[in-house]
Amino acid sequence: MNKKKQTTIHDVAEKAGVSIKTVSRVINKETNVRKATISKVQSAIQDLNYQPNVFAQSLAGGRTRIIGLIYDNPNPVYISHIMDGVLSYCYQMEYAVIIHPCKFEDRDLLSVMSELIKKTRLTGMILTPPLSDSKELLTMLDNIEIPNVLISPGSEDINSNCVTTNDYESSKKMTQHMIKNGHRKIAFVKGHPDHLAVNNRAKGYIDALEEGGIRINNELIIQGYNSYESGIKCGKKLLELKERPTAIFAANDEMAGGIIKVITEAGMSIPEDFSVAGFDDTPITQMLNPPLSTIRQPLEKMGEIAAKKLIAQLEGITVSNDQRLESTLVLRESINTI
Amino acid sequence: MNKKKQTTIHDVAEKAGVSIKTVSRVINKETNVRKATISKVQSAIQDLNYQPNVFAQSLAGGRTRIIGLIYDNPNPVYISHIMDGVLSYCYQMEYAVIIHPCKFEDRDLLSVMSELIKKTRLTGMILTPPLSDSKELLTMLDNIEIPNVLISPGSEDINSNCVTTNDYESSKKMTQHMIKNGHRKIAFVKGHPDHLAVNNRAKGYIDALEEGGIRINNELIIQGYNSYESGIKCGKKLLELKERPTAIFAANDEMAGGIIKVITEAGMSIPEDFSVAGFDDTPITQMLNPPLSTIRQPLEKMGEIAAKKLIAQLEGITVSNDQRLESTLVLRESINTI
DNA sequence: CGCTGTCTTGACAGCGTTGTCAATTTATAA
DNA sequence: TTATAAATTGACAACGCTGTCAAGACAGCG
Repeated sequence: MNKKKQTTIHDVAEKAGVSIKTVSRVINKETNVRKATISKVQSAIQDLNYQPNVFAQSLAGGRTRIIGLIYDNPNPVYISHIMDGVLSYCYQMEYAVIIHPCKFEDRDLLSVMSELIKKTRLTGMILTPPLSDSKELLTMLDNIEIPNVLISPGSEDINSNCVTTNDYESSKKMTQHMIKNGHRKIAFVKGHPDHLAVNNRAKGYIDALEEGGIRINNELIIQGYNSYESGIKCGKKLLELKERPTAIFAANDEMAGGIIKVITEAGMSIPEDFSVAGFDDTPITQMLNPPLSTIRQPLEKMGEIAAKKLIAQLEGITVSNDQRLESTLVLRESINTI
Repeated sequence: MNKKKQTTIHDVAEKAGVSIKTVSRVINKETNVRKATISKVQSAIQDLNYQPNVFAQSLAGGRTRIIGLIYDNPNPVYISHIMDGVLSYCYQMEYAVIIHPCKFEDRDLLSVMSELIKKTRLTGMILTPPLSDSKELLTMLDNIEIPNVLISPGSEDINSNCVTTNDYESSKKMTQHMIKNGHRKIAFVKGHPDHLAVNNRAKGYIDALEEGGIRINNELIIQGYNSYESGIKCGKKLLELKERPTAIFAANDEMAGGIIKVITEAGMSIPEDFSVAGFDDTPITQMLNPPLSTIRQPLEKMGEIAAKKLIAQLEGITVSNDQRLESTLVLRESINTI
């Protein structure tokens, strides 16, 4: 099949005039190798354009340099940005990434996952929301000792590594922005109850109101389910209210899109009749009419940090946890001053 | 690191009362194994819940069951659907997929790719547009004997395996639909010139006009570059025309979005003043106002077929090429009768 | 200078498979 | 029935690397 023989560790060893074990030491950055030896070996590696055989490494060493990235996400844009960050860091670190879509709702989720792990022999996992909220899954991973990093879990557990942004602060800021623009009756459309992280968004909204001295009106807080259709339903509910809001803050862009649709169809316009804001800065936001104010998360960076934390865990390195990932307000024309 | 010993081929062999070689034969579906032996071995595999060690397999066998999926796509939705199809088929066939974003424009593309291949030892590749149009890349892959499958290449080469849909026919149908609705001055916004596949879309448009007995007006055919911004520019150009079109067909949804934006901002509306159609059925299309008529490609299926063809090539199986993948018109409210 | 302890290096046995080739069993033909 | 061909099985050596352990080199000390 593959006739052309690869250059092996033996070739390098011979060229450098050392034993294969020493070459192995250099490759794996083990300690106790003389500086001079290291450079001899390294130049031999360079000269021969040698690339260790990962299969042999895994077989002999018992550890695999493969991690999994699993998701169940109706929003390909979200996942694809996360993925970009994960992939680029992992490629650089010479880790392979197994990407695996799955279903949060699936009753067999656990067995699907353990089969995946067994089949692919991955040694670590990155979980995206809402999977990062599955207690059972996390327990299982801990039981079979698969290190993992959670992206935007609902609650930051003590013993889990996770990557989050300041959803709370940015939602608060967005709400404050609305208040600053004269809005007092601000509605909030909550995200899917399974996605715990989204709760922080509601909390930011509430705290902003309270700090602004505005009474919380529970009629103005409604439960959405993340989809465009859900946004349409919620929009209709809001329009039916006796006392309508002047501004609507939706926990994601899709729902904001649905709300805009309903408002427009009812013959009203944005931002004249209603101010609207979303969350996520998906590509649609700029194409909506008017362009939607929203919040952008540093998704690619989040993916990168997740990978970095996971690999650090796998290699037993401790990594500083201080990195603060900031979401940013993207203010466009959908918010009016009244 | 990983203390718990895995069940190996030896365990299976012992349990089934045969040699490891025979187990290996069963696993690899080799010929010349007695039926009875096969089932003995298979039930031993079942009982022990045995999973062959892919690293040992790759090391001993020299072939790797890893394929690459590479892309350079500004549209995450497109890629993610393709990916879903590829991943699910490959998982089922026990192939690993290395997903790798890269830059079509990159002058080092070739070396980046060969490094990727060498590092990951993948044995086959799926190329998405516009990478599937890179002659140099294809030549390189052929030289180093990496089987490949192209998704929607501009021109179907004789000796390349590829997966396409009927872009031509569906564009023609969309144009015919516009003609049927009374439109005579129909503009077409072409896609990025690097994406050859998109040319077929223009061809479908032209042929529909000709067959409809409508003179081709080159003023109405303008060059876009796939982005929303490009759509805005093209939209402006079209509005400046002395003789404006009544319908505009854009080679993708983003550009259609830009066009809609320009029209709306100019105080006109859709479909009253202009009918508009896009291509791709990205999620934005239903959120636009009005919802955009567009064309949906069976992307997931395309990914699946691509994987199937590639794996067939790798395993030396011939696969029937007759599968016809049909794009479908998605008619929404953006096209008017005049 | 010799002794001890620490660095540095290497020999060699696996890791769990598949490939090769030879041995054994079974089918086929005479 | 026997000879021969074909089908079926197994023994064993790779595959390219890391882990283990022991040997050699070297420094520091009295």
